[in-house]
Amino acid sequence: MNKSQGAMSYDELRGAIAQRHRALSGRLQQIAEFVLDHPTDVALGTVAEVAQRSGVPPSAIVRFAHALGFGGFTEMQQVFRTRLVAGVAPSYKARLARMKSEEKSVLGRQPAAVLSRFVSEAQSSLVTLSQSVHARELDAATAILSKARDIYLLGLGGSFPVATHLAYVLRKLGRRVVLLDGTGGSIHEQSHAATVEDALVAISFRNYYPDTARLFPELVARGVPTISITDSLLSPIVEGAHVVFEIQDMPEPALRTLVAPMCLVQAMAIGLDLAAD
Amino acid sequence: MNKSQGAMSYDELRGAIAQRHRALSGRLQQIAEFVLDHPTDVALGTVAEVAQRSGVPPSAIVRFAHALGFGGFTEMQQVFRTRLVAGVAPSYKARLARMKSEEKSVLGRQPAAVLSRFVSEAQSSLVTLSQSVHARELDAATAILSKARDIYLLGLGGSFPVATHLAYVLRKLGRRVVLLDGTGGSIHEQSHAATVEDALVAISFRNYYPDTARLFPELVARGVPTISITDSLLSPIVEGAHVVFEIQDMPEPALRTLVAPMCLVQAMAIGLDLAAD
DNA sequence: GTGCGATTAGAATATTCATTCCATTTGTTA
DNA sequence: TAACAAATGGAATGAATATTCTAATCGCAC
Repeated sequence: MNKSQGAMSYDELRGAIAQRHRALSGRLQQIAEFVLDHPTDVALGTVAEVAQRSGVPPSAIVRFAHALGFGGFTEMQQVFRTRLVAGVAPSYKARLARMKSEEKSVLGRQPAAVLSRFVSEAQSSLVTLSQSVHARELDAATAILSKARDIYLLGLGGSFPVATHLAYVLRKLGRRVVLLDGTGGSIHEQSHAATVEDALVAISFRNYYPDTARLFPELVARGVPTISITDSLLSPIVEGAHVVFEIQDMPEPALRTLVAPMCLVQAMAIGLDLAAD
Repeated sequence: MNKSQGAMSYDELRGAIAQRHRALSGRLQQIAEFVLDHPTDVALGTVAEVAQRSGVPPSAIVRFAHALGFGGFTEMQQVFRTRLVAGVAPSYKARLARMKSEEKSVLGRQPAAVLSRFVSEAQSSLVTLSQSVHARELDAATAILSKARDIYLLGLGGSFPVATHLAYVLRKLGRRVVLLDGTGGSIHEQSHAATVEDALVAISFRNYYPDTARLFPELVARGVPTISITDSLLSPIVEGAHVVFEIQDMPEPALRTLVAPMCLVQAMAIGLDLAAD
């Protein structure tokens, strides 16, 4: 055991759990993970409830509390409850003061200000996304993907993260994916097997990556059904595409967060999976 | 009595109490006032405790709950607890909205509904991000990066899009970046040149990619200054990290949108660039 | 003042709960 | 493989808790 746990803050407890995690035994580690992930459940639940949700016997929960130096579950629970109380308890005065100081620090400290700017920018880009994407286009896109044998993904440069994310999700869902990334040779070779039986998802934003602009028309000419995600109807991947998602107001390359296209491809993939049943 | 009180919000309950206050009897009015003034006590206390603090016998508390249409004190207490939960979970509202839309399962399967679900989930994850990331950590992270000669990026599996995005932005800003992707050989070889003069940004979420968990400790042991972005203090890339960004409530791999980490790395990179001037 | 219904307080009760204990299993060392 | 220590699961236990019941009190009309 260890020193008295009389007045411990929630954050201190988190630190203590993380520190001790390795030294704990299997069951206790499992509980540690659950407890850090579901602090609200611990704060409000009974031993039996927490035990059931974390998949361990009740006695293990009590042993876990003991291992952390508490007299029992109830004692440990008190710490988790302070977290809930702290969320609402600060009187209006204190909350106002906190916000004001946060505002000040945001103005003063550069990195935090940058983060809040990107967050609010991302927020508005999400709003724009849900307004500008229509059900008809999404339905058409999932129809194309559901008929495809292999799904080819073309997204280079700044759009590459979107392509890799879509590749990851589609593969998790059991789809056959070819990610055109140009490693070990030319992209042309990687895409050579694409036919009318397959499908292509192309992603490109200003300034449109040259290889993307070059390869896209070739695949379209070969009759590959195509879905484009881009920021302008004048982009090089619009002409010939069967479905076009236009995401407006993408900032310049270094400043764009990719939040909107990431969300879109995710919805496409999951929507495809759900529609398949 | 009155209608069923199945799912009542805290605000609705407050309204109901205020409305009925005049019709209640002396003792019950006294309890009503206490309860509105000390909602936290009611949420976390026992009948005996609430009774003592409000200066009434325990049975009066139960009668009060009955008078409001609840089956008993415990039932009424649930409503007061939702208030505490709402205080710490910014995603609470969004989650409720999502559940509501999920109820209509047929509609929930349509691609458009899927998109709006992901959008609202992304929104709440952004709120959580801006609340959980503190200026201190961001400052520490940019300090590490600004001193680094080369910046090594480690993010595999589902986190790879985040790593590639960070790589892209950092390179646009003129930083020297090594993206550890394992192409053409082992990741160990790619990371072999990392020294104490460099820096490492590691990104990993459940289930933690094995190669990441294996490589991370090696780089830490070699003294490379390290920034970790993960979803739990128990993840394998926390121990030894100089700065840890914990992004909670990441859904299961196929459903996570990566919106929060994408925003975070973007802010880190741009913040670094701005601070350098 | 008297009688009557509503209200109340406190004891009794039945339930739920945290905790402890012990038999069994698991992992480890010789 | 055998023996030992650590850890685990589940039942038993005793405390704490919400709820109910009943006798007493209060307020009020007549």
